[in-house]
Amino acid sequence: MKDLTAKQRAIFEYIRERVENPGRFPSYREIGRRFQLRSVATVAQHLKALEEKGFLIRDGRQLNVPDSYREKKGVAILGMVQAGSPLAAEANYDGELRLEDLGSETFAVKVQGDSMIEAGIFEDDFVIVEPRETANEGDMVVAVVGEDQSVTVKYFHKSPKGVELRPANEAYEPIRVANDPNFRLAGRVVGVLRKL
Amino acid sequence: MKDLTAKQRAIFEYIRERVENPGRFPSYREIGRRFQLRSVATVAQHLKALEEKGFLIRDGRQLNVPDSYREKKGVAILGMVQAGSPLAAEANYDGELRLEDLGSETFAVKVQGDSMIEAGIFEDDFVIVEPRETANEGDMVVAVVGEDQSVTVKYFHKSPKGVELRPANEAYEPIRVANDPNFRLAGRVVGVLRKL
DNA sequence: AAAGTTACCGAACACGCGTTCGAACCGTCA
DNA sequence: TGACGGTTCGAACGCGTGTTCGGTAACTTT
Repeated sequence: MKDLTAKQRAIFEYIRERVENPGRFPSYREIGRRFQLRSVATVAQHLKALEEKGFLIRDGRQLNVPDSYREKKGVAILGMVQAGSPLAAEANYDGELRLEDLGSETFAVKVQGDSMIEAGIFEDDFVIVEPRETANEGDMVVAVVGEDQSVTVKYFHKSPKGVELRPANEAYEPIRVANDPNFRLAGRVVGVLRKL
Repeated sequence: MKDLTAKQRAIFEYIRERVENPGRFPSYREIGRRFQLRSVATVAQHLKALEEKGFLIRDGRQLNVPDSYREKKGVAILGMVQAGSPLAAEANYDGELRLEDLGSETFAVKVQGDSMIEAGIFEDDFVIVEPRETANEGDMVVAVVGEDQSVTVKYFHKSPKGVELRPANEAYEPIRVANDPNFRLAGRVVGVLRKL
């Protein structure tokens, strides 16, 4: 963020704030009121300068703040490095965690039992599931099985005898679903979330 | 959602869609165009009906869709029940997972190493951290230690000799930070997220 | 048969919007 | 000294906005 005059910077900051909350670009007259400018032409001039310097872009008829200047939402990911504090500097900014990156169909299931404990999934964890009717060998899936239509999280494996759902816990046996008319894949597990 | 005529329902659905995306209330004339209404008075009439029936509310001069009719964002949590499919019915809707519920200061750190493996935290998992300078006995924390300011995830314990950071892995020794001038708590771990 | 509801129309209104023009003032740089 | 850029002004424009009025028509309820 360079090459801006003090006034232009102030106006840009105001706009950025207003675009995030309540979510729309302020009108020329609103901006004018905020900075005691009696003429909309003055505002227009400032906005033109901001546009020319790349701090605003025009989508058709509508001015907007470019994504690169938008405030970040979600949770920042700071790389875990061996030396130096990753917490002080923004230099370690390493992306962002967003649930919105997931498809809108995605859902979460709270885990009961310990059948996937060796995969690091414990009781009361949430598994994040992307709906799918098929799976690849070795995928972790959520499936509906049995007469009571119960739902389980398991590893998906194909075998000559049919589909096998393997737990990640030696204390449990794999489930073979060769002849289960109720068997249905609910989706593929794409993430695990644990709240502490 | 009752007491609406077919036309009113259609218009309301259109409005709800437009409010979510691109994020603003459509103009009377836009609504008119969508439904081939040549007079804005017709639109005004429908909107007045929707307002009277409580499907729209007025914030000052601006019409809005009440929160109760807004579409849910984030990831739906479906309860994991033993019988019955929780995936078919919305009856099992059990809340929502949102990263936005976390404070704006919250950040995430990607885990390196296996020192917390017995707590179900593996390499490349993300721990979600709420910044804090203090912790309670037994909390899982992110701390900065040692001359190289390295960052670790550990359990926090107080002892007569000072603070002890315990790993969840028998292969590692606890770290005692009685006389470490570099020791600093970065925050408390409030969640774990694993992307598969 | 009268009253009410739902649905639509055209027209007009006052207002806020973004845009543009001409004009001014004050610095700095050449 | 003159040119230039930043900053401000007032005025006007054409357009889209929400609101309102008066009127028509089909259908249901009373």
